[in-house]
Amino acid sequence: MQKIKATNFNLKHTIECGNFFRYFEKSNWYYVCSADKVFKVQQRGDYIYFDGASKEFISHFFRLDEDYSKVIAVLNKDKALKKAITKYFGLRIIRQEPFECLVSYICSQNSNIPRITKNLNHIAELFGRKVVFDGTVFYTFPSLKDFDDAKKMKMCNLGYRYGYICRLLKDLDVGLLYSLKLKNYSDAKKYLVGLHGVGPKVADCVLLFSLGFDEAFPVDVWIKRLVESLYFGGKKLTEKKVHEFGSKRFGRYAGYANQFLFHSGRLE
DNA sequence: AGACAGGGGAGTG
DNA sequence: CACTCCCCTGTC
Repeated sequence: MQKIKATNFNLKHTIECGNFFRYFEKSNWYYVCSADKVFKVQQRGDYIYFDGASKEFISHFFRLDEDYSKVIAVLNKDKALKKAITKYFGLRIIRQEPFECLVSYICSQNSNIPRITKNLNHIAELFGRKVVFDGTVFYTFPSLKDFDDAKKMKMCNLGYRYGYICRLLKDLDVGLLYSLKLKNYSDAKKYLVGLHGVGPKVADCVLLFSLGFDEAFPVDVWIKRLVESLYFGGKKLTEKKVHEFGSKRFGRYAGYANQFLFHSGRLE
């Protein structure tokens, strides 16, 4: 087992904030599956203890390498956010693997967290690699080339998202997906929205959670309701207006603002 | 039992 | 833009 210093960090908020799906808790540990990795992690004070992954990976995954206080200093200027931040201080946006993240958020539409998790675990069991870790069986998330017979996915109860995922497996260029990191926000988003089954919300999620675009502001029904009630006195807005508002008001940290709002709203 | 909504998006008009 | 429908699951 190894440990790493993690100040201004809250593991529980970070893992459970609803944007990451493949984990579970067992005897004070979080067991985490992300792409081809399986590891466990727990927090004690200002340290994270972990096993199954390298120190570099853990630091990168949980974004321990970034200046969190700077983000908070900016967002604290907003009254509603300040309240959410006191409650969920230490929440960070995990750096997910882009392909798994894309599949996850295509599956997420018109669904809910328990079902999404079930879908993803099912896909992993069918196409991923079996790993025994700490005496427990896990399945890694498959990469694109591992989907030998996509029809097997019918078993995963994806509903109408099944068709989207099958199309994705045919159309997607993973190299191109990874290279979106190097493009600017609007070009990267344009590419993602061009994929069948990917709209503005899913695109923003992928950009924010896996491609390093902190300015992305995913607008789902929750964020829409929250923005309408907190900033517009309950007036109804279109998704587009909500997105414009978030981008303008929170700028390069819109993604973090989004997560604090979402997390505080979801648990109220 | 049966209706209904649940972290969207495609396809129309 | 606004509207309907898409599949499936859990909930009331």
